[in-house]
Amino acid sequence: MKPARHAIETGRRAKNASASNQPGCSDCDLHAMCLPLGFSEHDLERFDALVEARLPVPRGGTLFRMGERFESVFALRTGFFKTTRVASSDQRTHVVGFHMAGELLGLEGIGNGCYTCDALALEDSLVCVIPYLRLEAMCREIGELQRQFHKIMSREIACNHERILLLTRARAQERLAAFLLNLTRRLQARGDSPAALVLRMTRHEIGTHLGLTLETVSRCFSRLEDAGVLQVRQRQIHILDRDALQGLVHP
Amino acid sequence: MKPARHAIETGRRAKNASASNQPGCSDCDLHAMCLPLGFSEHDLERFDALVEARLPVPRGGTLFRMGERFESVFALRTGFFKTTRVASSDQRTHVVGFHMAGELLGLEGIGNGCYTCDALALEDSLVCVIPYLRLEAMCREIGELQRQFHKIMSREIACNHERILLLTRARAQERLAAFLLNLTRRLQARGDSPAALVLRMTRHEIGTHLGLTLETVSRCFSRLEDAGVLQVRQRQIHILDRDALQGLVHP
DNA sequence: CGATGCCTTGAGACTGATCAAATGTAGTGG
DNA sequence: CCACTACATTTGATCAGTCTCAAGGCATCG
Repeated sequence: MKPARHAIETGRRAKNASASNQPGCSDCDLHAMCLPLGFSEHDLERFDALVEARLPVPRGGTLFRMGERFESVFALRTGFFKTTRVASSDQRTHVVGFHMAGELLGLEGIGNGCYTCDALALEDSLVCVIPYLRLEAMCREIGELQRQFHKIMSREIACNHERILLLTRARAQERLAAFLLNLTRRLQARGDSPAALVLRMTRHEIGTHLGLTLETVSRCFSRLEDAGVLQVRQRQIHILDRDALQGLVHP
Repeated sequence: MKPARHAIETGRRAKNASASNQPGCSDCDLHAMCLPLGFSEHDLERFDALVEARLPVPRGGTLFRMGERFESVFALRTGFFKTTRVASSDQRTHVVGFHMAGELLGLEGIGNGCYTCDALALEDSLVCVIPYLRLEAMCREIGELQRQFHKIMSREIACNHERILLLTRARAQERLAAFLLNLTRRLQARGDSPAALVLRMTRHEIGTHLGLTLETVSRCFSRLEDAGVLQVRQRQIHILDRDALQGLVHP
């Protein structure tokens, strides 16, 4: 088991990143969804001290890799990530999840002491490094933090159940519709338009995420465009008829 | 949101079940996988007091239902459960997971304050009811408990990732092979034979769990029997060639 | 012994995978 | 700025795996 190297190999310097010119949690507008939700000013300051570094990860850079020793969880401050795993059977890389600002990465590493997937930046990102041992200790001191941490882990489980349900029951078009709705819903919670989005990932990445081939994904996009539900121009997607899209998921 | 009623509606009496004649955690041989893993004698006693009831749930009984208010997590002491959800699209019930002794149920309820699936006993079971608020408080006092709780949540996430991977990449036969290997591995950890098992669930339940129809499940069983990998007699399964089964998952 | 639910097996339909080719886009270096 | 390359996307034709529908066999339980 190799030690975690964060994004160092990508040419970034983790330590420098924690320099004092970095803005802390108080300046971050992600309170509403991140770990320090509903904190008092005082607790926020304590939590702020817990964050080891604000680590920039360039597009294509790696945050952690499967098998590395687990030491920290990561809060995504800005940017966009994918987590991937190589399937033991076909040796192909599958996308486990896509992650955006305010979300926590690396939680699945706590159980076995090592990360079980790779985390790759799909655009230039800024990540808050939260050493797990310190987080654990602070959870014992700040009840709000403990509660919020448990909620986040629990929601992760519930979301995975949703995805499993989608994969076991839904046809290609329904999967893609649900994927787009999920994505826009999360983006909307961050202030983006619910009707327009720019995909950060390729058709192939969407495909492995949904259990489809890239050709099928492309065809579904085309079909939804023909039906007047979407406007598709490469990765620029406009949702013209959100109700229709929703209807594909709940017929 | 209705209040949780545990298995009361099935004709059981939750409160009686907590009578003093019930054996505590000290007598339970599931330490090795349950919450109080590696506890000192003293901590074990404290944790024991936290368990509100040892609740019997008869076969077919309900432990909790989707939408009920979340109040407790449940440790399965003996027996076998399935958790299910009704897919919003096709209105059909899908099996989210199967659960056996030593496993925790209800974790996905923490995030939103209500359970997000139904939990049904597939055989007569005994369940330890652990009120979440008290668990939270005790996690702040017993570091070992906190760590173990986080590990269990984290493993749940990692296991779900495994399943998602299986559903996105694998063909029917591979899914069934992986399912059987997973089941026997978990049973083996509890002292059962790795070569023989009695399925607690129907072909249809396996099917919805794996994203297949019951006919496909049945055909896969037959094919694996013809290939000399399994011996199948209704729900009695003998694994004749474990390597071959493993080979289907890692070709 | 009949009834019920569970399981097996077969035939045909359909979805999505695979293979193949053309087009589009971005990045590179002359 | 353009030619060139690598990669991403679209679209078509064919094929395989799984679903659906249907029928019959097999256990269990009253």
